[in-house]
Amino acid sequence: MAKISESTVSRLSHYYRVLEEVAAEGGKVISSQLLAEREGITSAQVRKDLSYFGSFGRRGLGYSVEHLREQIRAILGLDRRWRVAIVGAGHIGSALLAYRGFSSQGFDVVAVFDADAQQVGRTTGALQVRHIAQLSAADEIDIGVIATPVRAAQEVAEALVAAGVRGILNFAPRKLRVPDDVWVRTVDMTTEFEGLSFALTQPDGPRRRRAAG
Amino acid sequence: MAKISESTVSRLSHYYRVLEEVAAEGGKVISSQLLAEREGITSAQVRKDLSYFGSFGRRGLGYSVEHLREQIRAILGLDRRWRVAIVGAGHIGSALLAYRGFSSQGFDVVAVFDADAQQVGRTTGALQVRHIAQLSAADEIDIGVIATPVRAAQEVAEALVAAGVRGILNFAPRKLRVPDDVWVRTVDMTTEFEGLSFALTQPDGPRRRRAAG
DNA sequence: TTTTGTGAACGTGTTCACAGCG
DNA sequence: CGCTGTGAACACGTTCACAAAA
Repeated sequence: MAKISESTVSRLSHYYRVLEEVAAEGGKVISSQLLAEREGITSAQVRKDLSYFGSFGRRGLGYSVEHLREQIRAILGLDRRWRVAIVGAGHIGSALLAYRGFSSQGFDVVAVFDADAQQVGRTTGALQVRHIAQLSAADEIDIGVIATPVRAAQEVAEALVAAGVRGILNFAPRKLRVPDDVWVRTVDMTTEFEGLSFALTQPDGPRRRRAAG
Repeated sequence: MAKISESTVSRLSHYYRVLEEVAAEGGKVISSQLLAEREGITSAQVRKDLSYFGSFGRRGLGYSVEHLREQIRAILGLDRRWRVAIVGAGHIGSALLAYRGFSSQGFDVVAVFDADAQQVGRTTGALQVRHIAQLSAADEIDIGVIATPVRAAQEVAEALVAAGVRGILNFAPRKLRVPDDVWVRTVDMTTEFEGLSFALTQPDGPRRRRAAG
């Protein structure tokens, strides 16, 4: 298959969510135009994104909501369950653990680790915090979440990789060095705040349609 | 000034962090090459990013760590303080509130709001949770953080805009409709997880350097 | 000689515009 | 006729490669 861009994958995820909503509202078919409007993009973008994976629509009619949803579900790999481990039992880790939305989408948090001995043994939700040194391939983790202080992030990434984890969601504001066969996505809130700071600092104000009269 | 891409701004934020680290390590000068290596990008990218804003280096020598740091600080608008309000006193809101890293970078959380009457009045950190209806222009909020359930997100965005907020950091997995002079950055963890799911689902595995022998 | 700053070349993602089908 | 699917055109971000400067 041709290389798929990260932005296409992100948009598929958005389409999937829109389709869930439309399905819940009872919609049976949807056009690329309508799907695009919900996301604030162009209909050509929607059709192009989908075209990388097949022809899911009917000309003159649009897409079956249910069928397209199933297709995207399969494309995104959501037709299976993923074993997730959270490393770092602090605030972000706890927030993720408490959020039940993930499990409904196929992401099961099956373990929580921490490097701090004081955290180990504590019970959070249905899980007991284990020491990071106990993480092993036997845990069969698919995706590791790094929710530790930044100074521990690289070390934790290496422990995850050693345990066979091939996907990492990183909340630490630091570039992680991992082997080429491991995927990392970073959620960097500091950078997001600074991006807003930059935008708000620009003299003219952001995206202002026309100069003030 | 020419339009600056979002990726350039993100990288500036990363450079800034690297410069802080290098400064803490006692480094006085740094080349674009070294800066690039820390971020896993090319030195040309570093120089190009900086060139949009001026000439901060010395040919043959590199950049003064201290000087470049100050410049980027000014570019990103971090030479002032930003008043931040968090809406949603749940897990993510609390996590952000507890994270002290933001205030050190100029982001002061000055108010916490919630729509749930049961939350109102509770004390979190040094702040008392107020009802979202109490949010007004008098709060002088620069940046609003939406950490509510997805169904409340659009309504909260409108309340923030009505109160004069021009920057929003959105943790709800939903496209927000806001006026053109309001900036929104969305942190969408569901999409990040699904991006990993997609990558791990690809038959050949991600970014594998060479086929297995 | 080293390293910056930058126009030009390149590559990738988005949009256009229309042929293809229902 | 309506809407999809897609090659071609376009826009934009990245990389190259080198002149300029210390």
